[in-house]
Amino acid sequence: MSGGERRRPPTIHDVAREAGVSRGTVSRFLNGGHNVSPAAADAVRAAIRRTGYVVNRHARSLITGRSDSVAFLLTEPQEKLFEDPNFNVLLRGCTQALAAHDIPLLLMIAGTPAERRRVIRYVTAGHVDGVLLVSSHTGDPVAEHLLGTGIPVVASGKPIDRQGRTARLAHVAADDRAGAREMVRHLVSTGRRTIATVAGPPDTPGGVERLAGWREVLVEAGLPAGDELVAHGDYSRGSGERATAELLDRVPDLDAVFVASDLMARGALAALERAGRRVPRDVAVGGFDDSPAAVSGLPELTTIRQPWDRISSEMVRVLLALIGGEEPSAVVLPTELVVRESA
Amino acid sequence: MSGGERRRPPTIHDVAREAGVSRGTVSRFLNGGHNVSPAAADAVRAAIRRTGYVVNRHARSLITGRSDSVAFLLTEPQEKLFEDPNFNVLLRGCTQALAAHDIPLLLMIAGTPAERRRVIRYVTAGHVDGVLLVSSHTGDPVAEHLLGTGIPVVASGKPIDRQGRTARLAHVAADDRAGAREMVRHLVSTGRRTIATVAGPPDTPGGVERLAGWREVLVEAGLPAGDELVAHGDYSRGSGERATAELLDRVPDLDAVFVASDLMARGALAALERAGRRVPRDVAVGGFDDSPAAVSGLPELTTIRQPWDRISSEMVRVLLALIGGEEPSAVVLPTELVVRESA
DNA sequence: CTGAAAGCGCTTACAG
DNA sequence: CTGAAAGCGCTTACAG
Repeated sequence: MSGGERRRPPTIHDVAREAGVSRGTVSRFLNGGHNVSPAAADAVRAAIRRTGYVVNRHARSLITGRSDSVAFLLTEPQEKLFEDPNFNVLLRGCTQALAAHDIPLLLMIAGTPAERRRVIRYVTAGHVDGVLLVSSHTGDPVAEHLLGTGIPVVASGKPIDRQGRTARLAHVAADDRAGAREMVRHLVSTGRRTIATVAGPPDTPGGVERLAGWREVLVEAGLPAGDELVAHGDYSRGSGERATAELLDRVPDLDAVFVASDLMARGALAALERAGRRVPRDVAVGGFDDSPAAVSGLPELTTIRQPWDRISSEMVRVLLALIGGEEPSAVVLPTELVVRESA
Repeated sequence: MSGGERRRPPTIHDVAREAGVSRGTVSRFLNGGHNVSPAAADAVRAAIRRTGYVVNRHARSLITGRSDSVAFLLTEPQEKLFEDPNFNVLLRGCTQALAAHDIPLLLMIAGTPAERRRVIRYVTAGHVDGVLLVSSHTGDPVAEHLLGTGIPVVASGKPIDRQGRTARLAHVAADDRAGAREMVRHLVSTGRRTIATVAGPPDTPGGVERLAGWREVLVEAGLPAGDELVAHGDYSRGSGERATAELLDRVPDLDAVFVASDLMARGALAALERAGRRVPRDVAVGGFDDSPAAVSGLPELTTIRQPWDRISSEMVRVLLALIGGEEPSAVVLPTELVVRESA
């Protein structure tokens, strides 16, 4: 039982001989079965089973010009990947959605300039058929370069328009503004009156849209929505803690905080605890994402669920459509309020 | 500035014509430059720059039989990927170590039987040159199958020998036992006398070795090391909380807990807080991993650092050596005690 | 050190 | 519906 010798794998030629047909017929069978008689198809099927034939993707790609693979490209600084659980959920979802089409996912990281160059060279050389682009910040140099090459790209999150260049980028995103509105409405409906917010970075769609949703609802409700109620974080836990401490300083009588991500909300809880405020009794905290961080400690977070499963499957669907020649499209997915303990 | 038309990319033929040499010479230049005169090399270099030539990997692979790509294969149930930050660190490290060799990493998940079949078919078809295998549990059906095919495989973590089949699996691991010993010695040296442990699953190397290290040091120190001081978790946060509550029930006067992972240690801290024990004053808590979970809350964890950067780079090094025809090897890397607040 | 040639395994018009 | 043939872009003995 050595198993160590790897003999030459069967080729289409072996299958053709075994099935008593030509190689062209085998190939046609493999590529949809058009113009193959039922009898020939049966013979080929049996021959494939007997020989254990598996297509040589390199030979196929050489002639079709397609690679039948897709890149999952991360352009955030690397630490993000580890602090933000959303990346993981997206990565798993995309891997599995692609696997269903038998398309492997190539993970690429372009955090440094050297990595960026390498990735651009690789992608523009046609080594992948398309790119799933994950970066929340605008003005991404890789994104802009890729757009110029004509290679199919789908971004996660709505790209911020910068001189009109990223406007035609296909993307899939949750409805940030509607989600923020729903959370703030929830806070208002439970009697909160001084509702501050820890917003995300102003160069990210989440940073802009969730803040806008917060403001809209407060204005509609006739509640204060001034800038003293706004502090910014960078989606990290620590930044949520700092921003919340700042808010407590400025507005000691706040009775709720809408935090633009669950991870930052974890930091907000720490700041509130340190300040002796009980959650939710003294201060209600609403998060965003419904990431693992939402339930990684106590109290469990009331939050807005982003439909990550659907986001990843839609990204894959849109990318495959682009590769198939369709026009770029934008998909906006609804969010959902999840009420737990913190608000 | 349309950029959308993707013209036929330059081939080796274009480069040869441009450089005034034959295609064979260009190819030799590309593959190490042996038997290429300095003058010819210069001409080819210039021609490559002018034409923007990038090798067509499919054509190359078709003839070399290598794919110049590697799979990162996750055989844990998928949730693990998201709860355990170590996977992420490993994934990033491997991606970047491979990128330095211009080898793309294919992410594959084999959690369900259907996914397992797909992955095995893909890998054994020769679509990757080797596999980085990440699974902490023994008796992994994919691992056993892969071993039989002769494809190069490197595992992360020491595989538990099961009927001698996985013994010859190349692997890279931290020194679990030595790390556990160091942590328990630290607890003893700071005056702790009733030191319980939350161990990992007994079918994982970490579950076995860290428990053994705990016991060895206590026996050497003449301290209690009975089974009532041992509870098991599954590396998840919740399991650490449950196991610690169980320990507090059985041994109310314990003054330290060595927890076999940081994530479980976070759960342990929650259980201790709920029981009204202060950390580290009443009970010291030592973790393992030095993962992001170690500093994701308060108190920050005293823990054992696994050298993830080196683990990933060694995994890649060993895999490339295997692909190059060398024999399987095992690498054991030292750990390091990191003292923070919890012990 | 160099070129001409064979061939890797597949797909796709083309002619029947 | 089917087969024979060309050709995708590259590497590698081979002969010089």
